Amino acid sequence: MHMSKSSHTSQAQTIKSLSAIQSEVESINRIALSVDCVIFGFDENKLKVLLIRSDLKKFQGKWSLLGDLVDPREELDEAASRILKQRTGLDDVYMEQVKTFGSLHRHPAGRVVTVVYYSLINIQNHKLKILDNELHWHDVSEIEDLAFDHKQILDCSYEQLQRRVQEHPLAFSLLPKKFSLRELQNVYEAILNIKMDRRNFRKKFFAMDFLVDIDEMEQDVPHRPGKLYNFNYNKYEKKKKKWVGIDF
Amino acid sequence: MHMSKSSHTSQAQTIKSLSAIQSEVESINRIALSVDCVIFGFDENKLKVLLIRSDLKKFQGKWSLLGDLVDPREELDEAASRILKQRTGLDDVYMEQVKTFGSLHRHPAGRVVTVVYYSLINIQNHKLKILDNELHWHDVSEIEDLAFDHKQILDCSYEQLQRRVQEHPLAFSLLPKKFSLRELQNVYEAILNIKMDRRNFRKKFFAMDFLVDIDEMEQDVPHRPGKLYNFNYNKYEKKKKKWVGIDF
DNA sequence: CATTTAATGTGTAAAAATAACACATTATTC
DNA sequence: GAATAATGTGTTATTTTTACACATTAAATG
Repeated sequence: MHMSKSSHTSQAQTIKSLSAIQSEVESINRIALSVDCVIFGFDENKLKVLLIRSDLKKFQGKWSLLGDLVDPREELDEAASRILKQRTGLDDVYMEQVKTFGSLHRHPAGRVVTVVYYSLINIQNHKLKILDNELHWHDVSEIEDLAFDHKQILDCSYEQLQRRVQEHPLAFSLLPKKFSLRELQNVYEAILNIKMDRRNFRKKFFAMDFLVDIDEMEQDVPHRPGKLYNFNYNKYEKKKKKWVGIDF
Repeated sequence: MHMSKSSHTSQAQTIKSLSAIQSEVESINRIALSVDCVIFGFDENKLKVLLIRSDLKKFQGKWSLLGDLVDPREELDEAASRILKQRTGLDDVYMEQVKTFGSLHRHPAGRVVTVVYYSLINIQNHKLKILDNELHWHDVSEIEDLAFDHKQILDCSYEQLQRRVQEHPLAFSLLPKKFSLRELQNVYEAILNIKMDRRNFRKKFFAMDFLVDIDEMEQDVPHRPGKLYNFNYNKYEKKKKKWVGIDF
């Protein structure tokens, strides 16, 4: 940022000392900053999001995203990780900043600007840990209304997920380390809300060569078991787009 | 945001009154919030960005993005518009939020979290207005170093522009209302830093039918003049992607 | 143990999109 | 009026995407 509040109308600028800037920063009203996490999971062939019962009277009965105020001595990413860790017990989760929401009246307690992250976790691993009564996994497709502007935030995050999952191998983060191709396809179908052709899907993924056949089969399925695979992140390298997919 | 700072360790949550939350917001240290604008333009067949000489001693001689602190009573988008208006005299410019940067030590004056926007303007229209000596249009490709973390911010914004311009008709915002197809192609080539085949390019844009032939020709060009077109935003509607372009 | 069930696993051909490529035309400049 | 420097245009080859059907396998059932 170029601090110009006091000088942007005068053509002749002076070089400021750091302390001058500092007092400028001090003197301006600061703003409460929060981080909200849109935590996506995948279960029962559906895309889920982890919500908490709102603790605000105004939104009693409504669900909300998981968030917290950012400590001034804390990185934004760290704040997001902290919230995730507190709620799910998980470190080391795929996470991406989505957008910052700052409408004047989005929070009844006053101006609170919130930086939104989404993260993708494998529900299977963590089912046991989420005992908190106030937390619940909701079907993304069935959410109609949330506290604050959280429905809007969820919609925005979901759209970003839909875009990103088509360009990057994120879907694996929603699955256990070992997964069948059918499970992988289910993830895509759930996120993108479409049906895909099984043969074309398999062809596509085998063509990229980062699926590792681990020579194991599904267990305890009531039908012919499928092969299990790992995703090998090492083999993954972003392809350069040829020229331009102008494709509005 | 779900305010949980004081309660996230206790399983039993209580519904809080608004005033309880308010005091929570009050009591927490707030953070200085700024908006930075990455203002792109197009001139001399090159993608340009508008920079200002840093007014910080620490960064003397370096250039920086245009930004300002956000007033607590001001919307984020409005802050971005305000900065743009102050510097370029322009309202009503294409603008998009990019990302929020909040590294602890990104600003020497203390913690300043900044929400970044990029905008696309048509330089031709505004050349006259930018008289400010401290402002200059730089070739994006030639920028090596900026004040603060602004190089990183610029890189991130530029990458977002490259992605977005392939999926949405943004490029028109960098051109005058009347433009030739060659100019349009030049914009794409500059942004994406590639050469394209003229015939295929034209084919692609005529296939989408939002180019309006206004039956005028270029003037004052030292060669055969090309036809001029308008872009018709009304005719533009985002195509639904068929299924999924899984294309990592 | 034979049958049913519900999935997995596999290849080819048609259609669509993309990429490569050359020459006649036009206004300007000299 | 000759040279210049660009515009404007169509076809073919290649690649990518889509559509589509049947044999196989393990588990469950009676």
